Amino acid sequence: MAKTLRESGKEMTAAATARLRHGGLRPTRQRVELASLLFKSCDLHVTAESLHDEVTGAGVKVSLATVYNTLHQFTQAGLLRQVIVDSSRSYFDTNTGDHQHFFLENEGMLIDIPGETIAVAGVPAPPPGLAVDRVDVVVRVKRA
Amino acid sequence: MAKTLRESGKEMTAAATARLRHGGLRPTRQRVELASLLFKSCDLHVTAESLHDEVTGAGVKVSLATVYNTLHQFTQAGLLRQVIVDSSRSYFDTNTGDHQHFFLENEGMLIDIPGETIAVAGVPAPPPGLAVDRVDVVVRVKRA
DNA sequence: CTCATAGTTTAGAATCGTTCTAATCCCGTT
DNA sequence: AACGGGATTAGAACGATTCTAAACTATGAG
Repeated sequence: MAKTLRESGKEMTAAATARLRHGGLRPTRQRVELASLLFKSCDLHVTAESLHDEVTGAGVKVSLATVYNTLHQFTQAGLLRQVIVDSSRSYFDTNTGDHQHFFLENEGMLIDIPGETIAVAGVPAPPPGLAVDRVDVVVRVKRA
Repeated sequence: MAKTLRESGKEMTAAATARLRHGGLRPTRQRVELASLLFKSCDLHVTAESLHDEVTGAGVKVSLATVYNTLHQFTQAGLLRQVIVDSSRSYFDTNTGDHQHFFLENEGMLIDIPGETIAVAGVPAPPPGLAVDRVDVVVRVKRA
């Protein structure tokens, strides 16, 4: 029924707004709409372009510049995590917890690997004056 | 003495030429000069720009386009390995063996971690139809 | 409720690394 | 020395991203 739809839409909006406020970001129309799309499902991987296409396809009007701004702001607020697997595109992951990735080189697609799955041992101490920020593991896979 | 220098230069050129021939690449002036520079020392990390600057600074005339072409050809020939740690630049590593990297995010600099140092366990089977190409570990470090 | 203000959005220009194009050059063979 | 095909090059083109400056809007004060 229409009511249920409308209500779930409102809940999403409310949730998105709360998330934004928590991250210190003003809940503008654009940010709320992008957040709703992004956090609707878990483990979503987007590029600026793909997110812009998706949001535009949903009939929402947001400029590409705003998508870029928003992705960076969300990342800084800890709502997203940037994944570096391709030297020409930036990917953003809605899963900000400890986990790793498969990267399908043929398709330019990411698949999450849960955090406990892979164990990395023997990481040496970083050079003096530096601290480990993160240990990224990327399992690059190709057509067999 | 001048003789020693000249001789070592010749040796480098000869070594570079052999390396190129082995990789199925015609030893042109530019390729030999780039190879000499790259394989003079071990564990060198360059970007197209940095290599172009270095070779130009050494008084050698090579176009940026050729540096790009050469880096890709060397990579395809197995003489170099491309390292993806930054979404805006490509790095190339003269160490093509099994090893990992520290990436100093503040400086945009790479440091090799020998292959045996880090152990990665529990890499799951890739999705059907795909094969693991490589498992990359990047230890991202920042100013403490 | 209205206003002022500071933060946001936007179109379009600009930038950056990289690739492409088409003309010229040169390595290896004849 | 001449030839033929790969290699090099300058400059244009490209795609992703960032910048700019003007228009807009959320928010708190009055």
